[in-house]
Amino acid sequence: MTDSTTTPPRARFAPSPTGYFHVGSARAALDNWLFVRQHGGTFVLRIEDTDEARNRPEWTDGIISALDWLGMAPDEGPYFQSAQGDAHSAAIEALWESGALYACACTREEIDERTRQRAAAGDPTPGYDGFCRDLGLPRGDGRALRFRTPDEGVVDVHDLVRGDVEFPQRALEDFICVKGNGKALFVLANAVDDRTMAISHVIRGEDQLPTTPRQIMLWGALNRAEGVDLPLPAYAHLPLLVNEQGKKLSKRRDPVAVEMYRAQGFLPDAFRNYLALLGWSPGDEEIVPVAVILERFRLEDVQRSPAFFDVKKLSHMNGVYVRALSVDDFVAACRPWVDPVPGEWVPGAWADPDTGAPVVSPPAWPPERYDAGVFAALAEVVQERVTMLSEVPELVDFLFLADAPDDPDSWQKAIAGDEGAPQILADALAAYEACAWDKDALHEVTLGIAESVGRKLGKAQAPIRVAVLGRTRGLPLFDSLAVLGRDETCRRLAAALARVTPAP
RNA sequence: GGCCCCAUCGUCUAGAGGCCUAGGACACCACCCUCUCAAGGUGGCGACACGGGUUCGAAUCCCGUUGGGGCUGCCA
Repeated sequence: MTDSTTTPPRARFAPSPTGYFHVGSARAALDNWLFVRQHGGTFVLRIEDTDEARNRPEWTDGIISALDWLGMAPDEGPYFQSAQGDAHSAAIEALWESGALYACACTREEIDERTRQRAAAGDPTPGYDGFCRDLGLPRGDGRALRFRTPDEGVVDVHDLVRGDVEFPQRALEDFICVKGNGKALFVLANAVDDRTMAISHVIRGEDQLPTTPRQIMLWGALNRAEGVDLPLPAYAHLPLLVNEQGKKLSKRRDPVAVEMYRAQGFLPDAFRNYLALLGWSPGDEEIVPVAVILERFRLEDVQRSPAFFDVKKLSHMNGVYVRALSVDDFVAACRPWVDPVPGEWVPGAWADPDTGAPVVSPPAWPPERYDAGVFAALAEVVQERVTMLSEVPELVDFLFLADAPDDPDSWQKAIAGDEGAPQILADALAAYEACAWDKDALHEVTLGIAESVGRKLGKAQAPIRVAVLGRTRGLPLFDSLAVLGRDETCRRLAAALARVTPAP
C-alpha cells in the first residue's frame, strides 16, 4: 500500500464524456478532491473518451465547467484516454509477449450457447469457458484478446472503505481486455493509464468493485511483463447514490444532471456540502464550511451502504446557504436569473434531455425594464423566501412588468370572489394618494382601512396585494409598495377597481 | 443463476460492548410568531430487519436467515 504520509498522493477522477455531469460522478470527484487536498496531493482529471460512438466533446466541456463551478478544478489534466493509445499498445504487446493473453475467436452467441449447455448439464458457472485458451490462435482477424485468469487462488482487494474483499479466481472468467480492433478495453486502458499517470489512489463508485480484481491481476501481469515493480494503487469504493427505490441513480429516469441543479439555482457550496453528507457525516453539525469538511473527512469513515439523493434535504440546505449570503452577494448571485448577461452562462441554457425544454425560463420582463437598484431594495426580503435562485424572478416580477402580473386564481380568490374587495381597493386608493410613502406609514394606513371594514389586516390586505403584486402570496406587501412607488401603486389599484366595477 | 457488497427513524446519519429510555438533521404533524408567503421558535410522531450464539452486559463482535443493491458487454 502506498505510504501517503511520505509521498503526496495522486488521485484521479476519470469520467467518460457520455452525457450531462452525473451527481454520482460529482460525489466521486468530491471525495477524490477532498482526499488529495488533505494530503497535499494532486487531483488528476482523466477523460475516458475511448467509446467513440458515445462520447462528445461538449460533454467534456460540461465536466470541466461543472468541476469548476463546484470549486474542484483539477490540478492536472484533463488527460484524454484516447491520446494514450501508444501506452495501451505497448502494454498489450508486453502482455502478449509474456503469454498473459490469448486470442479468442468465440462469438457471443457461441459462448451463450455453451453456457446454456453447461447449465443443462448441471453446471451453473456462467461466463466464458476458456474455449480458446489453449488453442494457440494467432492474433488478428478481428480476434479479441483474453486475459488468462488463474484457476485457483484468491485476489484480495484492500479497500480503504470496505476493508479486505476477497474474490476467488475460479469465479473470474478469462475476460477480454483487448478488442478485436486491437484497442484496449476499459479494464486494461484504465489500469494502464493509472500506471502511466502514477496514480496512488483509486477512489470511485462501488459499481467498480467487481472489476477491481481484474485490474489487480492485470497490474501484476504488467509488472511481470515489463520487468518493473510499480506499486498497486490503494483502492476505495464509495457507496452508490440511489433513487427512492434504492436503485442506482440512472441518467434515464432520475434527475441526475448537475447542470440542472445549477440552472435551478442551487449554490455550489450548498451542493458540495450536501454531496459530502451522502455516506459521510462531519459530526455534530451537518451544514459546515468546506474547510471543516477538509479537516474531518476520512475515507475510513465513509459509510458502506448506498445513500438516497434527497432533493428535499438539498433544497433545505440551499435555503440555509442562500440566507447566509450577504445581501450584496445574494444580489450578485441572482444576476443570471433576473438580468442575464448575453454571452455569459444563463440558467436557461440547460434543457431537459427528454423534452428539450429549458428547466428555467428567462425573466418575464423585457431586459430594459430591469432595475438593479430596485431589485436590491427588496433583496433582503426576497432572500429569506427562496430556496433556489430560480424562484426569484416570480417574486419580483411585479416591479419590472408594465402591469400587475395576471394570475387568474389569485384574482378570483381575493378580488372577484370577495364582495368586500371593491371597497377596500377604493379606500386604499384614496388613502395611498395622500399618505406618507414608506412601509410603516403604509402599514398604519392599511390597518386603519382594515378596521374600518371590520377585517383583520391579513384578510384586508389580500385584494390590495393581488391588485398591485398580482398574486395572493409573495413578498411583504408594504415593503413592496414602498419600493414600487406611489404612482404605480395607485395606477394599479385604479385599474383593478375599474376591472371589478365596470362602468354602468 | 454465479460472484461481490450492504442492512439504525420514511430519508441522510451519530453510535467503535456498558455513557442508549438509541442522539441530530430533512420530511411530516401541532402550536407560537405574523400584513400573504416564507423564515424563525417550541413540541410531537418515528429506527437498531429476523434468529441464534459470544459476553456479567450487544445497535455495536461471530454465524445463519431474510431483504435490498452492484457486477456479470469486443461500454466506460
